[in-house]
Amino acid sequence: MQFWLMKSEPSAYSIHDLEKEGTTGWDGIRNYQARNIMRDKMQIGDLALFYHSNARPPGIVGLARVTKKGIVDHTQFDENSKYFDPKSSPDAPRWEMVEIEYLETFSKELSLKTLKENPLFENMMVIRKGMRLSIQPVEKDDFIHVCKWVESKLADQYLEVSA
DNA sequence: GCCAACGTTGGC
DNA sequence: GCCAACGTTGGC
Repeated sequence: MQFWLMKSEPSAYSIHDLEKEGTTGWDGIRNYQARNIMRDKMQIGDLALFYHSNARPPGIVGLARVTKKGIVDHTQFDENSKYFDPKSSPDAPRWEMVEIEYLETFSKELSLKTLKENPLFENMMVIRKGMRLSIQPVEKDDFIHVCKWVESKLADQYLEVSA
């Protein structure tokens, strides 16, 4: 099992939207590095920290799990979508995505400020200057640190399954 | 809304 | 294949 951090602007799609929907295709990713992670690295059952970017405050707010992979992101063909990509074609889709499932909204939000201040999180990619990759790998130890800090109610049982 | 830090594009 | 120009991200 692997661990990830996935960023979303809450004004576009928040953890509460995911809670309402249950599952969602992680569409709109137009960065090759992030796409490659979804395409080549993520596996069904992987756990992801849900991060609110461009928020007040920005930070980790919840937990999700990868439920499907290898899905074509159809917004790339939709001329009315802000994610439309004129260079992609249905024959050779450029953008693919995973589907994630809602697991939990943490009762405590772990803000970026705290992530930066607490040495427990000093190894995490998200606090690095200039880091804007919207899907990032997270080390298992760091994942556990985060889940403990936010007093996650569900992380333990999913970690047990993988052990 | 600003703007620094990145990533992508396209001319050459 | 370089790199300037442009576009985007995302904290502040």
